[in-house]
Amino acid sequence: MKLLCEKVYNLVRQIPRGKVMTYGQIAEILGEGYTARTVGYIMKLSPPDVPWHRVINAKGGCSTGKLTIPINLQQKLLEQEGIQFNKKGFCDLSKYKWIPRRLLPDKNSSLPG
DNA sequence: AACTTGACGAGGG
DNA sequence: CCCCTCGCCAAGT
Repeated sequence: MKLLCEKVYNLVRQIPRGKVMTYGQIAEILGEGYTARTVGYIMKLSPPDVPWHRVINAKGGCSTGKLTIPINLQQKLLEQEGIQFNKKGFCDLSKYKWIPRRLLPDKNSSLPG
């Protein structure tokens, strides 16, 4: 269902540079019958217009499953945006996980220190 | 229609 | 922290 994809693509395109989102969060935001699995599935269908590389798993790492794409590619793309990864291949979601304005409270949201 | 797979997530040992 | 299991929805066979 491409219409389902557009909801995901439309949201992923909102992700600013230097930030990332998780499959579960995207699914959580869209809600209407989406799950992390479904989002991930749709991500692999994402057109070049979609910054798919800004979508990672809840562990802050690039799963990319089975060498569907060159490993390091997603991680490198994110590093080029200023995101720092551990030697284990994980980034701090509490610092890089982006949240859509529409979900933010009236005031600026403060991250848990 | 039923079974199996998949770029995921949360819980238990 | 690492490994395994169950749940979720969609697509392919």
